[in-house]
Amino acid sequence: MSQRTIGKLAEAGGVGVETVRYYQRRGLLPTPARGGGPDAGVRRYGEGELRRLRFIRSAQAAGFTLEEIGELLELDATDDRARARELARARIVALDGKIAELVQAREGLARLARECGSGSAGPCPILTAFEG
Amino acid sequence: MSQRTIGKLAEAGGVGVETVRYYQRRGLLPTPARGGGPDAGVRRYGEGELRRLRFIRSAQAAGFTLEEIGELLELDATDDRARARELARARIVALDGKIAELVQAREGLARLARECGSGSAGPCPILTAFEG
DNA sequence: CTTGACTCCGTACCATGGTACGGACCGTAT
DNA sequence: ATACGGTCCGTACCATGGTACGGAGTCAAG
Repeated sequence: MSQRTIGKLAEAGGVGVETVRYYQRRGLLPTPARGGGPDAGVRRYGEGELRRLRFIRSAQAAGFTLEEIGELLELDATDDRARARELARARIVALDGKIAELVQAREGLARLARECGSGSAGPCPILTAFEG
Repeated sequence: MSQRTIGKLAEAGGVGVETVRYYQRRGLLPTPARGGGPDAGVRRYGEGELRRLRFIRSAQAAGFTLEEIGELLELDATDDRARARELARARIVALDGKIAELVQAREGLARLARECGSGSAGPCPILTAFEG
């Protein structure tokens, strides 16, 4: 039995209700049928939807776009391993580049904070912070 | 003497001409006066502008928004060290969080690529890739 | 059986960071 | 001197990922 309302689903997934609806419009989350009989009118969501929602957030954090996430969800349904590996590997490469970039940026900023310290002499190297 | 045209400046900075103009509209880059006399009509750009443009790109890579970059450029002009350090430190903290997140995402993807390998038995753990 | 919170749905709007278009003008090589 | 590419400028449009609004229906508690 599906038990959550959309509000509870959103809360459990750490997003807003409008975001859940947006994902439904994008086809990333299903829109379950409205309850029939005594429970008419309101849609209910279970564990499957929540796992899916959490996956979307994590995949986004990994740098996948919503469109790519849609493809990943498709692949999960069709069990297309080759394509899944391909996407994962490409993302790992991109991620490695991004991580290196951020680490380098971090160093530039650390240098800036250091050389721009209260007791420092020279000019505050803002413009040149990222040149080393 | 300023020698580059906008096209050369953009090329040297690794961006498109339209992007340079956009930065000018945002107030991140100056719009030099058009050349007078024999060189009338076209604006020329020198090393200062190129350094500024490169700074914008690097700061962007560090996760600063264009608005924050505008503030940094202001700080550079007014030599407001306290504020500059504050921004740099805040960004370092954000960067550390982001780097950790990406590293974790990378691990999830590596696991996915591994367990979804051609010779693997179980199901391709796409949906659960990020749950470890 | 009313009140207040929540759901449903369509449509509109938003922020960020650009990208494209089009017509006039400039400048260098042929 | 004329053609071809680059510049100038305003304005419009775009992609991504949401966020807001408004009116109607629903539901659980008091």
